[in-house]
Amino acid sequence: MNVLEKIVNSVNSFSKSERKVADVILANPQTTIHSSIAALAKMADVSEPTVNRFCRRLDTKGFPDFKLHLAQSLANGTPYVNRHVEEDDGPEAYTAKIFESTMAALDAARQNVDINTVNRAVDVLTQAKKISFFGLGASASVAHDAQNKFFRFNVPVVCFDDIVMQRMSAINSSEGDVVVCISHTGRTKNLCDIASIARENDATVIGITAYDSPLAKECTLVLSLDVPEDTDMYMPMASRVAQLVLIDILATGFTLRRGTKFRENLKKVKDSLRGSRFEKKDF
Amino acid sequence: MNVLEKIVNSVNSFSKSERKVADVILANPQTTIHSSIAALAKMADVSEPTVNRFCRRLDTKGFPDFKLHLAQSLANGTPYVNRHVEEDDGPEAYTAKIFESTMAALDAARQNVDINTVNRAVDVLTQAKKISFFGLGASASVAHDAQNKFFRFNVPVVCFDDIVMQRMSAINSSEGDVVVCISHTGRTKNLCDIASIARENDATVIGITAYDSPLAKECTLVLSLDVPEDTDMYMPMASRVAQLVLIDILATGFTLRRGTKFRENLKKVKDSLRGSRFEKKDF
DNA sequence: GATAAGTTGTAATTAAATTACAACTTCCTT
DNA sequence: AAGGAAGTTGTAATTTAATTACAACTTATC
Repeated sequence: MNVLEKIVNSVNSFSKSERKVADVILANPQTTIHSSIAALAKMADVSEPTVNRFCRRLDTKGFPDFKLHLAQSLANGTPYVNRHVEEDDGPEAYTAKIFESTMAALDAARQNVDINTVNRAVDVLTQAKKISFFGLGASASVAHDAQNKFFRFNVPVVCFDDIVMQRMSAINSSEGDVVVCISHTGRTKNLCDIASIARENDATVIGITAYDSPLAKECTLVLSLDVPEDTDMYMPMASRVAQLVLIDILATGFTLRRGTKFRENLKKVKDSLRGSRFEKKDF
Repeated sequence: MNVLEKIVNSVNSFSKSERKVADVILANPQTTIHSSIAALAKMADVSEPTVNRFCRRLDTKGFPDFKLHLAQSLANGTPYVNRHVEEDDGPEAYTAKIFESTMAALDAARQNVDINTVNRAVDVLTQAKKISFFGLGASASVAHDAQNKFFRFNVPVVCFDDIVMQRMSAINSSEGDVVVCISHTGRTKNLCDIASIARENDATVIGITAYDSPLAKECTLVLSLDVPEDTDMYMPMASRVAQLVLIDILATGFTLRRGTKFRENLKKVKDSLRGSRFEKKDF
């Protein structure tokens, strides 16, 4: 609970002097956080230890700690809460909610992603003879994005969003090939089969999917994001955004691992795109 | 401006030791506000006065005042600062940075998106005879994603990531058709042409692109996100994530506008996907 | 290679907060 | 109503934290 609310709630349990302190703080909270204990004591017309005791009563370590808590209460920002879109939400409401829940999902993913596995995945990718990205439905666009990113690295990379092509590609894979299977739920039968086939053909299979899912069981390496499941139908697929960020992370790890010379090359690719663009005018 | 952002922004103007302080604070902001100047100095491996000078440089009265400001920043809900990936970053570092800068980009987008235009775009989309999504390169995956979303609504929707098909489709468009052109910079020549052709054929053109760009000038309606430009090459394309979220928002607005009966239909589509999945076991 | 500008740390100083304890109030018991 | 216990408050001492002044050192410049 917020310190300010706490003061209001426990106003009865305060002694006379403590109450004076509470009143002064509630009246000028902004001043309080910039005052010393002496100044506040004077304002409330009590002694310094009384102020100190007041702070302790509110479960803070002392006056400075109390000021910290107070400062946080005053900056009453509502962080990113996963609020669901309601039927009668207007444009402001649903726009805000979707941004916020996506950010909340990213925050959750950030806390849950296993750095060790990320590192091992980067290892595997840097040593790959060929990289394939497979996804179906919503995950197909993530796979496309991954292809686009890795293509710039001048590595053999393919991407299929079609079971038949995926299957053919999986059958033709061999040792040193890396197959990345993307699926939020990890329950898409076809993709599980493909992971299995790729493994049988000695490819390394990285799964960007839910931990403990059927797909996860078929993979060599599982990158799980643990984004809360998309419960209602308005809720957009925040999981997919988390997957994209994960791809960014893998790509970044890849570039870093490849060293300086490699990055110079990458710059050339970026520059080459310029020809297809209108020049930016600098005034 | 928020103290955390301020630290990141003025990182260049810091001296070597001050930078050490900045790094420690950014790495453990929550710990910092509960530490004494001595503890923080030790963590950063600098002297206490250095920490004090660091605080003053950020226009605070001293260390305790700095902690107060920091506490407020943390409470404000934006601990997500846009830090760039450095060459010698380890997996923890770049993973955290990429998540954070993506979240920072979303936060910026959320604040800049024009709700009015969103609302009008939803209007236009709900009344569309046919919806086309066009994107090239990195934006192609966003277009794919959009197609996937709108396809579920049982509306005529197409998506092309190839200039020839895009051009043909644009030429064949007519009044009542909506063309959504996606491009971060808005400077891709081919896409500008296509927007122009579509407009000449009486289609409504929605641009998800930079405000004031050549592409924006060809559009009926411009949805600008104003995500900070991807300055260095490690920096992943956070803009693309913002575009995806915007698509989610349009799709959500679309569903809400269509009413209850329509959403029942949507549920059927979701259910139909179940057949292709492994059942989830509930213990 | 000398000098000036800027940076950093040590030690001294000052300020702030906390503790210990004594005085006082309040309320209950006899 | 007097005495005493529990609780409250303030003074002064102590401890802790933060700041300042200055000296040593580093870095850039001519």
